[in-house]
Amino acid sequence: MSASKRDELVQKALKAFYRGGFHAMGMDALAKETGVSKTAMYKHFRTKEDLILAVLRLRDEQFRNWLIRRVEALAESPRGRLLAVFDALGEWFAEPEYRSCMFIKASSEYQDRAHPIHSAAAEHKRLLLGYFEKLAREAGAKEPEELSRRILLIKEGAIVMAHLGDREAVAKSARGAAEDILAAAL
Amino acid sequence: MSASKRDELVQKALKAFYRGGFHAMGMDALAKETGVSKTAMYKHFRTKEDLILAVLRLRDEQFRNWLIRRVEALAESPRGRLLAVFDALGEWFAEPEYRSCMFIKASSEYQDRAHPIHSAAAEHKRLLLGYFEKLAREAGAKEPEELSRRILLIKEGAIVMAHLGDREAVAKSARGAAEDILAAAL
DNA sequence: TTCCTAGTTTACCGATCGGTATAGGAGAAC
DNA sequence: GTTCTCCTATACCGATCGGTAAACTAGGAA
Repeated sequence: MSASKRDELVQKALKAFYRGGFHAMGMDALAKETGVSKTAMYKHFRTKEDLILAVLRLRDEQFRNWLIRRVEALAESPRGRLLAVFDALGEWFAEPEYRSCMFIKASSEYQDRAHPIHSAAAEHKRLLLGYFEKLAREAGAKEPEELSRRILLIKEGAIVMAHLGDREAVAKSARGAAEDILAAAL
Repeated sequence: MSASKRDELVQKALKAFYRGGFHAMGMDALAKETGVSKTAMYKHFRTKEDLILAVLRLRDEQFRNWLIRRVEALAESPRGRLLAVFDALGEWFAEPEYRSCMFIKASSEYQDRAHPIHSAAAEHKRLLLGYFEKLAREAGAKEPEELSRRILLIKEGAIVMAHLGDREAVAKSARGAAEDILAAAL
C-alpha cells in the first residue's frame, strides 16, 4: 500500500470535495478529478464515507496548523494573538478559492449528530476552542472558557458571512467585535 | 392551479429538505414524504431547483416573521430587542427539530455565488441585517451599520455552533457577547 | 525468471437521480 | 351528462449513484 499515493489521493479529494460538496461530488467524478482510478480508491478506502473522514482528518490538521502558525507570526502577546485570529481569517477570506469552512459544510450535509462525519466536524471545533481557551488563559481572562466560546462564535459567524457577503467588511467587523469582547473580558 | 395544494407542498417540502438536505433528498423520496405525486409536483414547479427556491422564499418569510414577532414580545426598548434576538435564538435551539439554518445549508450545497439558491441565501441574510440595523439606529448606536454587522456575525456563529455543540451554552455565550458589543457601541 | 504488489482500464451491478409520458379518477361548472 | 381542471398511480427515460469484478501492466524483490 503506497502511502504517498494514498496521501496524494486524500489531498486531491480534499480540494474536490471543498469545491463540489460531499453529495454532489460522485466517485466517478472524483476519480476523474484526482487522476486516481476508482479501483485504486476503493483499495485504500472501503467506502466514500471513509474517504471523506480521511479528508476531514487532513483538513483539521491542515487548518489548525495554518491558523496557529499564522497567529503566532502576527502577534506576540496572548491578547494580540486572540485578535490576530481575525487578521488570519481576513487573509483566508481574501483567497479566491475561499468557500467557507469544510466542517460547517460537512455538518450541513450530514446532520445526524451520531454520524461519524458530523462528529468529526464537532471535534474540529472542539480542538479550535481548546486553542482559544489556552490563549485566553495566557491572556489572563477572568473566565477563559467563556471568552474562548465567544471568540469561536465570532469566528464561525465570520466564516459564514464571508461566504455570503462582503468578505473584507466581514473580517473587519469580526475583528472589531473581538476587540469589544476582549476589552470586557480582560 | 390549486394555490392551497401548492402551498401545502412547499410547506411539507420545507420540512423534508430541512431534515434531509437538498441533494440528499430526491424527488421520489420527496413525493413519498409530502404525499404529493411527482407528476403534480412537476405541474407546479418546472425543476427541483424552482421548488427549492419556493421553499427558501417561504422559509425567509417564516423565519423573519417569527424572529421579529418574538423579539418584539420579549423586549420593548431597541437596545433590549437587540439582546432579545439571542433569547429568541435560545428558544429555537431548544426545539428538538433544530438543525441549523436552512440558508447556511443551502449556501453550503450551492456554493457558486451566481447560483440562484446561493443568492437567495445571501438575500435572506441581507434582510436580517436590515432589521438589525433598524434596531441599532433606534437604539442610538454611533455606527448602526457596523453594530448590525456584528450582531449578525454573532447570530450566525451561534447558529453554527448550536448545531455542533452544547446548544444552551451557545445561546448564553452569544447573548453575553452581544452585551459586550452593545455596551461598547452605544 | 518468477512472483508479488500497486496500480491501471473497462465493464458491469442494482439502485436512485431528475424529469416525463400516459391513462384515469374525482369534483365542480356548464 | 359532458367537459374541464386538478390530481393520482404507474411506468418509463437516460444518466449517474456507490461499489465490484476481471484482465492487464509496470516495477521491484526473490
